[in-house]
Amino acid sequence: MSFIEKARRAQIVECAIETIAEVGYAQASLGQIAKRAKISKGVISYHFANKEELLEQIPIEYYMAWQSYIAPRIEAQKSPKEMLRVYIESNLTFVDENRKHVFAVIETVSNQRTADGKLRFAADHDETILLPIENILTLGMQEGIFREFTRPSARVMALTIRNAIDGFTIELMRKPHLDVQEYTRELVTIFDKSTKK
Amino acid sequence: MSFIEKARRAQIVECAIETIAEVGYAQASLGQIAKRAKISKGVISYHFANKEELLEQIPIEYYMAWQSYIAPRIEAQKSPKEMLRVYIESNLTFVDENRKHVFAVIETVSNQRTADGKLRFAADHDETILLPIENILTLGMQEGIFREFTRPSARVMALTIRNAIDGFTIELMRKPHLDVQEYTRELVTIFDKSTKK
DNA sequence: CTTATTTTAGTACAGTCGTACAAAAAAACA
DNA sequence: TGTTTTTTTGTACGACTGTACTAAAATAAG
Repeated sequence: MSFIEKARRAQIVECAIETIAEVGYAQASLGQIAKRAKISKGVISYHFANKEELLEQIPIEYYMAWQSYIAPRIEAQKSPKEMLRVYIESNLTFVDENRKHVFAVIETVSNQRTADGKLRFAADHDETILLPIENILTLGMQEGIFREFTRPSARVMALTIRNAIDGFTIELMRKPHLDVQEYTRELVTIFDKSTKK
Repeated sequence: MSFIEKARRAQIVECAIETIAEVGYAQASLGQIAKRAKISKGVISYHFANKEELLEQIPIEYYMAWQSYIAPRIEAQKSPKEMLRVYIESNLTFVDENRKHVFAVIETVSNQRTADGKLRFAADHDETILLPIENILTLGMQEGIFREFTRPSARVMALTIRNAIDGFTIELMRKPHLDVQEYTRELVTIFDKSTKK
């Protein structure tokens, strides 16, 4: 892949993100995206096989950036309690610093569907996103720091934590001047208390 | 409004719900909805001013049914702790018994936009949905049963509870055989612990 | 039964969509 | 430099959208 190819693809994906963040997934047409990038629609077709391939890049790019931001911060912690705190804190910070992108990911993941109408990214969600949280919970339980979790109840806990983070994103779009620090502190408190023995 | 008018509108709204639940908001065209109802597109135009008015009915209908289901159950409780438990329990039961409708509401509320691209139902969400939870929290704090909440931290708590319920809905669509009872029990535990002193 | 009203089906239309494609422009290479 | 390859533009096309509208059908009223 040439330099120009990479740069163009990056630019187009960036404009797709901005477009989705602004007008929503349903209204984000190739025409809209091209206009924002100040290029012809044909350029998008030239660099991407189709619209689907373009929109796929948004979650893919995001997951990579997300992982390389979150993972080392968690690994730097010793106790599961601290891991959970850092997981929440670093997620909210990451969201705060990548507002448009994260919002575009949520829009894409919850809207993009395959030809038969099923949600495209529904399956990936579990293993990629939920597993790390479940691992922290299991670890904390084994060390006797967290309360007892069955496999299903750890899953509910993980889902609830994840929903809280995604919900924060949507709230942040609605209220851009939200006090992120305060929100973070409160979420840490909530899930600290709810995992305690 | 005549009898036929009411029946037709109800039928069309019902088919709109089913269509959205099945193929998603973006793909739910009037043609699709009409086909499902086995009527001509023209009938929809006759009974509804436009597509927007039709899709509005989905959240409106839902909020009314939701309120008349939830409110009396909460009012029947004495302590805030019980109120919170019943709020969670009755919400999950309501979702479980109205899967398609609730999912269609989430799709509609998080996708329907005004002409200028802004989310249509973003504003309503707060007052209608969040306030009852905030009231329970405030009550519990005043009675000394719950821990201290500032106004913003009570709001985060309310949002987190609400996100947990909405997230449960989406999980239920992904995994229709989910153990609802177990999920409910775990959510009650989580928020019981996290509101305790 | 006749007439008026409500409701339905079917079609037409203007607009937007994603994609395909030909020609022009730019860049890379010799 | 001239030649080839890569990239961009602009347009055209078929498919699909929501809405408008006409004529037919069904129902209600007199």
